Amino acid sequence: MHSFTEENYLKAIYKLQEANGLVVATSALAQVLEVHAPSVTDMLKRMAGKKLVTYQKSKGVKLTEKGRQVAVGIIRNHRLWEVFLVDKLGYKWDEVHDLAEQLEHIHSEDLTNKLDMFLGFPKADPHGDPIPDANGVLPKSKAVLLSTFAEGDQGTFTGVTDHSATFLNYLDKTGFSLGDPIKVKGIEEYDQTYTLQLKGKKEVVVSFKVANSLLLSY
Amino acid sequence: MHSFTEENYLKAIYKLQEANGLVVATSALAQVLEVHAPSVTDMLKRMAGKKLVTYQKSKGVKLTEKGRQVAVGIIRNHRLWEVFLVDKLGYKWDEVHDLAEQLEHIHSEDLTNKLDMFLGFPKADPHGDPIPDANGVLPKSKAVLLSTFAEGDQGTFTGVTDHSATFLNYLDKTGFSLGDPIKVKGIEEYDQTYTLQLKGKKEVVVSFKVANSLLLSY
DNA sequence: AAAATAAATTAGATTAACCTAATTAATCAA
DNA sequence: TTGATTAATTAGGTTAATCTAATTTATTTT
Ligand SMILES: [Mn+2]
Ligand SMILES: [Mn+2]
Ligand SMILES: [Mn+2]
Ligand SMILES: [Mn+2]
Repeated sequence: MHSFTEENYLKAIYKLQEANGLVVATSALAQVLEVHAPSVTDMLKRMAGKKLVTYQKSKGVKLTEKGRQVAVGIIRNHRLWEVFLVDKLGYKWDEVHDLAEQLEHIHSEDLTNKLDMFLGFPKADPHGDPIPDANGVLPKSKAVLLSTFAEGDQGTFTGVTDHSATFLNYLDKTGFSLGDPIKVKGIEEYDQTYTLQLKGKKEVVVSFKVANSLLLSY
Repeated sequence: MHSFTEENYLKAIYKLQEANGLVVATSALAQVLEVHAPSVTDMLKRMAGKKLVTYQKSKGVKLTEKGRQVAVGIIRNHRLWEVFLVDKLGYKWDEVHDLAEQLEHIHSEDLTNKLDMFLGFPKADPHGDPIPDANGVLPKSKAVLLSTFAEGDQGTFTGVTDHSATFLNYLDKTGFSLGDPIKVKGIEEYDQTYTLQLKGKKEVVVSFKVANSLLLSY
């Protein structure tokens, strides 16, 4: 079908398209894929030939509908495998990403759907990211950054924007757990430090950087 | 670490070494890997450079100890994933091989061992093939072909030598099931047709070809 | 042992995915 | 609006893994 490399390009384009604008720059792809720019140009030409992307010289790329389908399929695989690793094999949420990067490329729609069923049709992965359904529909999250909250506001911790193992470990250690309630007790004017009340009345103080990486839902 | 291609060569060499003699011929590899002979020669040279095999021009290949370790590791992965697919996801034994061919290349010893635990440390895969342990030790089966049995002999059905989906389907349809007892009621002199008593007294007649693909243990 | 056949290797190409160095195109600042 | 800076492409290579055609080596058969 498609090579792992192509699939990784598609996933990267998809994520950059979501995060930033509609077209994705060669340099942005080179950075996230950890290759040099000419390799990207080269690959984009091949992928345009396969109608996975529309590529305009020096203008950037966009996914075609076909390309988007493949990208979302891989994200679905990735997130379902992460659930499997955490729920069934006992991995921690900071350990599963690299394994899922491999597992996401196993080609079988049927396997994906059977895995989905086995896991009880989860709505989100261990990091709170939504899992696309079998038709490639990805529910749009309405979670918002904790850094947009004011004193007294509260919500439920439902996701992160920083997926690094170090950040996830910090959260574990500090007492954050997905699904728990969080209330803003105070925000320091000087440096935007947040004082939070976690589940069980536990109070913690976190930096703006942390508040800016936590997603809360009402 | 190693490419999928290298891993498939190692697995193929291992299996041919087990089945036939000590050294494996270029042509045999070309056949099972479905590539042409010069590709094999080429690859063997590269693999010899990596000390995965010992290769003597025009003489054949053998695995090094390092190569054997890798090969057995992949077979371990393959068989554990097959158990997962059948026991956990509800696949039938004739459906899992191709998926396992992909999954076996996921590289993580830790994942393999966690999967092993999750599955309850199975001794054999859905086709009765033994699963190597974490140290690469593969228990030598003492099962024997049904075709070596005489009238009146009996045993337990514990494996197959033909892993094709068509054969496995035939077994399902005819009433064979791994672990069941089988007794030889008669053998026709003329064409070596076997009359067997299966579990629940059910009698079936099978060809020599079938009797020669079933493994029984006492 | 020579001839015939089969198996394996060498020679020379191809393709995907990458690279560096050089060049061109686009964007920003004076 | 020119000039500088940054981004992107072209040109020319490399490596792994494959191929076909030609040649060499090994095994049989006479
Ligand atoms: Mn992930
Ligand atoms: Mn995730
Ligand atoms: Mn198999
Ligand atoms: Mn099997």
